[in-house]
Amino acid sequence: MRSMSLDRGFVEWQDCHVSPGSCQHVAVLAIEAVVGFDLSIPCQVFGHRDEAGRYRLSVCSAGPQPVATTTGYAIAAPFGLEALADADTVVVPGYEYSTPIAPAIAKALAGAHARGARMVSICTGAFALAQAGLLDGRRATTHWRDAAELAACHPLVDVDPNVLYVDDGDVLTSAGVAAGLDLCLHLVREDHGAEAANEIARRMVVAPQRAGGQAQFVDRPVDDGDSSLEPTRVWLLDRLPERTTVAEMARHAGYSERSFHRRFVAETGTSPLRWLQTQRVLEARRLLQTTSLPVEHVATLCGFGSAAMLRTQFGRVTKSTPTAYRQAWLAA
DNA sequence: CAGCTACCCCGCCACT
DNA sequence: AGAGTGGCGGGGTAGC
Repeated sequence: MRSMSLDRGFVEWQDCHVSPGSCQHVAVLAIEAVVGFDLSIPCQVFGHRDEAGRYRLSVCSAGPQPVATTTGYAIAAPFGLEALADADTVVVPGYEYSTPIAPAIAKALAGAHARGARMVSICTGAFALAQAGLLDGRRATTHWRDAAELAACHPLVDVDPNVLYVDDGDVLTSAGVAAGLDLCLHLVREDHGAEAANEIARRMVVAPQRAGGQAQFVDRPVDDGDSSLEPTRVWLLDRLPERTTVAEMARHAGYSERSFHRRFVAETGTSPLRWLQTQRVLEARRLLQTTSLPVEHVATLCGFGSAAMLRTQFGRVTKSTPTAYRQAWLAA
């Protein structure tokens, strides 16, 4: 820890709340001209005092001097690059990437990954991971506005501009600003289960789960009052076990099937049935984690006609099987 | 795994 | 004219 006068209050706060033993070390790396909003996301998710038993957060930067943000203020990171050396997870928030990152930063990132750390980027933070060579041959995403540039600068990266985030195992990238929050909640869900992620989402007053595969573009803001299909989605979640047809959804929403479908895609980036199936899988994951119900029973409770259906859909969303998922979860 | 049916998805286009 | 709407058709997929 640096002995900077600025960080004294912060140090005391952290020292009080670090719990020994099982908690995971998350290092957030602020690169010069960091996006303040992006930086605050992992801090708010992992660094909140409620998470002290699960995560230990270190905000770090390459040099001792304050790091400028893109929004008119600077931040003083209490740690240096050495924090990456024992981090379990490294998060790189977005930054102004027109200046290449220092070789020392690239080396620290590559080193952390080689050591087995989980590498995460938010927004244009992907450019730092790419420059460190961590995205070569992998699928990744970034802010839609910068996706073409990422692909052009790093031809070996398979850039997908159409998703909120990409989970490629030990390397995870997310799209612009708010998608970083979805990814952070995804990490908590992986580490500590759906209940823990939902709890944090509640604390932050955001939607608990937006699956990574959904589109970055949302034609129509979801919060535009009375024309939103949100009530219909809530209605669907309330009756997840039922088999609801798109015609019934359209009736509930007060639209023709065709218009309902169009509006649904515009709001969520995915079609009604695909969205519903994804929600069913998410509920199945929650039940697999929090109960010991047989897979057959879980399938019924989530609205799948059979365990075989559950397996198919489960594989589509999570690239895993229900039993393997539960076992991996219990073993963790 | 094959075959069946019902339903979904979405381009097209006419209508408001 | 332009934007939103909704019926239609048929290839695709889910679900049994």
